[in-house]
Amino acid sequence: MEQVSQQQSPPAKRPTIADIARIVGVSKVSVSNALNGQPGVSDATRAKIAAVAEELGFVRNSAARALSGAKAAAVGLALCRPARMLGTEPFFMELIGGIEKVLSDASYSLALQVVSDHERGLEAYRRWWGERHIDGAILVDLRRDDARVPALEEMGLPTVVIGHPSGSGRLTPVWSDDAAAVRETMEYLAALGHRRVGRIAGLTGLVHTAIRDEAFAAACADLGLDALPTVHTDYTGEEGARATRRLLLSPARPTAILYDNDITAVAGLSVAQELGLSVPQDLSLVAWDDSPLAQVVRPPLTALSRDIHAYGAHAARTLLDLIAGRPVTGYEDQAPQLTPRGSTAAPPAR
Amino acid sequence: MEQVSQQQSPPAKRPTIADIARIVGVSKVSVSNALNGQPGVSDATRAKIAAVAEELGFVRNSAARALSGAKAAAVGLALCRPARMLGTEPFFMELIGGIEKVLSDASYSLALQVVSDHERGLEAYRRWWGERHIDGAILVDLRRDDARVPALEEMGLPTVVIGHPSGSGRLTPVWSDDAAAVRETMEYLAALGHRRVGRIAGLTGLVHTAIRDEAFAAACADLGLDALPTVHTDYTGEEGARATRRLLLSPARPTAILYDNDITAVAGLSVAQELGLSVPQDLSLVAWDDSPLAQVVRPPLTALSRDIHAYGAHAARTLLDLIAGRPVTGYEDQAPQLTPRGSTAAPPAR
DNA sequence: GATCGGCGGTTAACCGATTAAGGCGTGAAG
DNA sequence: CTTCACGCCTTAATCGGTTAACCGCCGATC
Repeated sequence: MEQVSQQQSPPAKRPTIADIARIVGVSKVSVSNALNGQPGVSDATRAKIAAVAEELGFVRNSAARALSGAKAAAVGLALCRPARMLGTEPFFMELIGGIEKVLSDASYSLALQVVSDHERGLEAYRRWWGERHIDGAILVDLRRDDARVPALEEMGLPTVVIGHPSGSGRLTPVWSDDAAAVRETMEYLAALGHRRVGRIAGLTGLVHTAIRDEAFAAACADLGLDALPTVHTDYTGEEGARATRRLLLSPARPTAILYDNDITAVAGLSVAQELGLSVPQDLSLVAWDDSPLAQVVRPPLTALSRDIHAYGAHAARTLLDLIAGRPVTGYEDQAPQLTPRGSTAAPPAR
Repeated sequence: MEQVSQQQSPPAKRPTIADIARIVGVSKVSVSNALNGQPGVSDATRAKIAAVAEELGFVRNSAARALSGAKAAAVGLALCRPARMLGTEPFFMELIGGIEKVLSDASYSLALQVVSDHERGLEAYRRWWGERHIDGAILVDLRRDDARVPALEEMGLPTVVIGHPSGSGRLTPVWSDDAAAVRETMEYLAALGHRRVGRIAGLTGLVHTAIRDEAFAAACADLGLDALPTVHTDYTGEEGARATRRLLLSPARPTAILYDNDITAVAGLSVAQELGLSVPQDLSLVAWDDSPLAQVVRPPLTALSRDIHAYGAHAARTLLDLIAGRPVTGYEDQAPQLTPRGSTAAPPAR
């Protein structure tokens, strides 16, 4: 605690294109053109410039470049998470990983801000865009009638929305067909013989929650299953446990439960075991989003898997297209795939 | 898939200080000074300028500001994770949350890049710093003889290292006393009556792994416990399960195991149950880093808890001090606290 | 032989903010 | 009555790169 760190000071003037120009004996503009692959520079000169730039360890000053009307080479992502939900979901780390991969290949960087609510998230986008800090944005946690959508539209900020087109307005959506995944799962459970299936869902306000809710109800109707009332949670283990307990202690106890994320599913598994129910003999469980977590518990959880990394990558790629002015349609990613594991089986004969 | 999103184009020229100056009838400099709280502007003028700026929705162009030698108002973090480890650890999301909180309160933003190895992480820092995109950096996953440390020192980039001072060179360290936590845990296990304790650790190259390894060996010696060879993993559930299986099937089976993260501990718990051992009667488990995950499994895991959010916040605060040129000492955070839960008990009488 | 069209460059102006240096009243001190 | 010090503001120059406009030269074309 005593040692004072003394970071050496010499801010060591960085070389600029003017330095390179002087050394090579040409004008700044030629250097700029050469370094940017613009025409109007002979190959010989170009090579000389490249060599000197390399030797000097030249790095473009992005501020100056941005000031001259060029791109900022960055995109923004404001993540709205109340503190306690942070870190509970592997989903976002993976999504960010996928986004980052594409961006860094294009030498773009990601400006990330974790905020407490959508209001402040919008502020972040507004500030970044106003400051010309970003060229585009990615919007997550899309809600119904999301106020951020019209706001971003009005700002003219190129934006990709991770969420269903029904809620993305004129912004570009990247989404997956959650309804199909729900249907597939329900058909699977029905085929196993289940007649009473419960659902423990995520936050009500989110678009994808609503879509899954609807698909669930529709599938129950189509397959002639008893539709238990869906229970909504905040994705935390505590609420997942509470909701599961409620469902399992109700008179019409379900023989299978579909969860909206892995954390609540794992919590539900513990609750079932506490109550003396064995999984999958007495109760089947299905988790949304596969993860190491879903695989290490006993029994391993049947899950709706999707390649989240690729999902993020698609979103980033779409955004880069949008920024570059290339014609962009929304992108529908692959629907989550049902991966049966040890947590699902036929219901107990009664 | 057919709908082509047509983000409205009018890039709508943003107001600049020149616009404000023209409207108010003063010079650009006065506007700049007024908006930055610099002296030399009368209160009346200042108020008028503020009003016009507000009305126009003026946002400072950070590129221009950065170009003029001011701060970039951003710090960089390059996260080195092989793709498959991404999202497995809640640790980083929480850490980032804490960092972000402090930064955004200071109107700083975080440039984040997820890279595959340290080499590319260093490249990111170099590019950001060269481009004047960041004012400082945070270094994580500190390794022994980490090549990034001398490189960053030489670059003169203000950097806070999250890791033990022994490996941070002249950069500023922010760390917690892992050795003390290991000691506390071992004393606790010894007091319960355990004599043979195993340890399933993280990556060998990391500084904190080495420190914990040493503390573990020292504690075993001091307390007269059998020192089983430490098994190193990559923090994934698979390796945690494999290592646990190996340990439990060895002739000198331990009665307690200390894990280096929560994922491996949960995997270990499943393995124990598979092998017919009940926890904590036959085997005690301790996880490093508390998390919702550690609490939802049955039995809930005894864990070494620390406030990761605060840890990140301290690092960010230290970095801001460093950037501002305030005298900075390293910061030693609170040591992880042992939180006993249901996964630890006295060993079986033999 | 005069004209046209590129190529390979150049100079000038500009992006939007900041810092440095200076000017002009006014009131107080000498 | 001068002189000095300030308060309030202005002009000029600068950061590092990009874009626009223009220029001389050489070979091909008519």
